[in-house]
Amino acid sequence: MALAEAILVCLNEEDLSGYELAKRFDTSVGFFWKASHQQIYRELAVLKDKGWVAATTVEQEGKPNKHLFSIKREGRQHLKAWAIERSAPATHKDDFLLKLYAFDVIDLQAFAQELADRRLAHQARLALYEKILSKRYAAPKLTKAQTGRLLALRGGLSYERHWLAWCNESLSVVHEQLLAQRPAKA
Amino acid sequence: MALAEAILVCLNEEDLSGYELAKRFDTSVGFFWKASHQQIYRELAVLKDKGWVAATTVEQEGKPNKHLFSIKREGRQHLKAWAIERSAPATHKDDFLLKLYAFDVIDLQAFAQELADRRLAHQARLALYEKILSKRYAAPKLTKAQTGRLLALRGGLSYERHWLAWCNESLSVVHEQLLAQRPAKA
DNA sequence: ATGTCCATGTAATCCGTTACATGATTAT
DNA sequence: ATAATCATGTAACGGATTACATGGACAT
Repeated sequence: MALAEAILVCLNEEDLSGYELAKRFDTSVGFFWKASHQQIYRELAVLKDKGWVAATTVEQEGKPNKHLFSIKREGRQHLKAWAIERSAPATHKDDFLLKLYAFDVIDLQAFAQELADRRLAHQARLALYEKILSKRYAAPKLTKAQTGRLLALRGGLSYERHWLAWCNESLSVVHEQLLAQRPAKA
Repeated sequence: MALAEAILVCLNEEDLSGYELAKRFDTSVGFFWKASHQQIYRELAVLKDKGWVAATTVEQEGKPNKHLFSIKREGRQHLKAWAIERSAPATHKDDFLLKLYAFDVIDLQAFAQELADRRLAHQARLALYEKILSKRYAAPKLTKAQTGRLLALRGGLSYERHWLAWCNESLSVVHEQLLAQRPAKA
């Protein structure tokens, strides 16, 4: 389990509230780790119990108060120790690709539609990553922390390009299949 | 949840025991869906209760008996209905990539080692997929079911190539960092 | 002797998802 | 008016992981 560590790496950058953390898990860190706000609030309580993070309440006007969390020395030590250990192999779970294994059973029209939507989603993600690349990593000299995040971003860019290309190829294959199924029906 | 469907697509191909299914989840289907034998045995019991699969006991000599499972008409109907619905977005979880977000805190030597191991793993996977491609999909005319699995395989090939390239690039960046950290220490 | 493969399961625990709950502010 | 954003949580449930348990066959 690495939810704890995913939270700690965020707090290592800057102090954040549970709500703000939840937003990070929709974008940056969320590329490798998904988590809902409920999970995050629960985990923050655990981390506080362990003494890895500290909490302070920030009073705000016109908005609810925030509980700001910051990483403690113990938390940083834990991160270091965790990073030395071998990571568990990545888990992939994708229902959509599973459908390819039942290709002779499924409705190809619906599949093609979903594939087209995925293509758009990968395109959008790719555009977002390219924007981040040009806005945040254009400087000639990067800090160590930035170097790490740039490597992650490059992984993301390459990942999106690969799936985008795959979607394009696969769409043409599926369309061929659809034509072959109903020859000259118009 | 798509463990049920992951099992059903396997049984749609051929009858299998829980043990044999578990092995599929280490290779073919396992590319999109990971599951342990414990999960599989439990889920098979549920599927049998629902009437989507049937079980028969096969007596064997010198080996324990098998419980062979086969998909029923109701199971195939369920697969069809499931495939029309939109899939949940894929979940990615990778502790290793998370480490990139704590690049200024972690031990780069250990990270480089792990990265090198990942490179080898991607290389091995790629070689495996290339072998499957040439052995099983060399025929000029493929069945519909084969076409689906070929698309999945192409996804896998492209995926491994992309991560392999990323590992190579990243290794050189990490090695540069290591040299910069200890300038002329030999 | 030691380990891996075949083959199946139970039990406990932990993690993740869904649903419920509140309430003010700001934008359309 | 309606919806989205900010901000926090609880409760119930369901899914996934880890540990435990068994036992013969076969290879090194």
